[in-house]
Amino acid sequence: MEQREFGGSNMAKPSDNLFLHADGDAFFVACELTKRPDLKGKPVIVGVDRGIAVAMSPEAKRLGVTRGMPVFQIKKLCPSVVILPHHFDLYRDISERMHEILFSYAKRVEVYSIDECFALVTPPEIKYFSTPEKFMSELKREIEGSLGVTYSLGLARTKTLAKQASKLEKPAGVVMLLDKVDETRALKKTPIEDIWGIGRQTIPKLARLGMKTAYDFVKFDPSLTLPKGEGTTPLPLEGVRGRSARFSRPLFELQRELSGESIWDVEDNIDPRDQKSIQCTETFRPASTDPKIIWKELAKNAEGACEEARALRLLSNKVSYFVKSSEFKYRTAEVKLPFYTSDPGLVLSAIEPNFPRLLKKNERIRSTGVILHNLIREEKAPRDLFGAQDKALKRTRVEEVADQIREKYGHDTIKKAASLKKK
DNA sequence: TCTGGGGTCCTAGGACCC
DNA sequence: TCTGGGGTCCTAGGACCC
Repeated sequence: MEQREFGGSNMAKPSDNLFLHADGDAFFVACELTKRPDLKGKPVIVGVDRGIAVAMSPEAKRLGVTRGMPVFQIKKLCPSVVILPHHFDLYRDISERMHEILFSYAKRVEVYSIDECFALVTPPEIKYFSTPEKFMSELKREIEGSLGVTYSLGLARTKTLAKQASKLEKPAGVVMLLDKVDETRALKKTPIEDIWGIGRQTIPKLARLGMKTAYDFVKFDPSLTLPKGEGTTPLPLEGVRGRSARFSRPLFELQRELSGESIWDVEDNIDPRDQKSIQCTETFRPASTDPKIIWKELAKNAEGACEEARALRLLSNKVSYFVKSSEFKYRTAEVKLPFYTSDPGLVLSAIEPNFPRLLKKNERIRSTGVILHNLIREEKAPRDLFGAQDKALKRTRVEEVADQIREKYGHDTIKKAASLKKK
């Protein structure tokens, strides 16, 4: 039935590396169900009351629940749905056991998120199981047998194709794209909005150019929008009235990845100390117009972000912060420090002078956040002539001691004054 | 009474320098 | 009257991801 239009030369050769993608099915819910088998087959979501659904069982999905849907709305939509609070430690634990399993099948594994991994699968690794089919079925069997949750697996010639493959037969599917025919069939089955890296803003633009599926996207001639070898030069596009459009670099690379040309590698060796920013944000209820309450929340954010930074022994010299109104409008500001620190007191005193500018009279604020940027490792902090850096470092030491006390005697023993009493 | 929290990368445009 | 081009660094904001 299937016409092999491209012939054998387009097959993945046994000498080629392949990319594996593993995607946990309704991961948070699946983890919860390992503790609550009685809820299997029922519509279940994970999410806090008055919050949003962060994960849902297939049964809940079938009833129309989507990711990010507010819980109050879900209750209205299907009163029978079971709402479970989250247990991140449990998810992390199962996730780590998954990594261990993967590491026993492949040397290079990228932990992409708590419920997703990539791996580079080399010919010898495949050969050990004789064929890709055996490799995958053995892996699947081991995951499900020892974790009690299911993953959807994809195997293909590029990272992006593997990612798309794992999506095709969710849940618990195994999809291998080993030649052009498989790839083409998969691309034709994938609507443009399901492509990894194409989001809200880009979908309508591509649709206007006549693209409906990933196949259309791959076949779209980039020379219509790009001079050779250039990913960024804008050129006018037909159909986009009076404006120039373009393929950005990621879009350009995405197209090549989907066409079977491997560009993106498995990124293993990531070190949490290479993190570029740390943020801490929280929604509070009820929303408030009171600057004191809002400041108190911001202070908590600063403490949270700084605590995380200290845990990683990282310092920052650029801090941004924001308030978010009940209309979901953000107001942000940023301050550059003359030294590197992870001390919430120093961070807060830098924020304080400009903080009132973020507030508008009678505007209700529902959440605040603090983000530390320009992170460097503590041991690399530059020393400056006037000792500002040394002073900042000393304060950090004090905070570290406080962290140890918190760890020993509980989190609430020590808190910054600002977040306790209203300023 | 309505909608979380934590990240990354890219690009445009301005400042500054030669 | 008209007057260059290139490089680098930084920032703001957009877009995307889980």
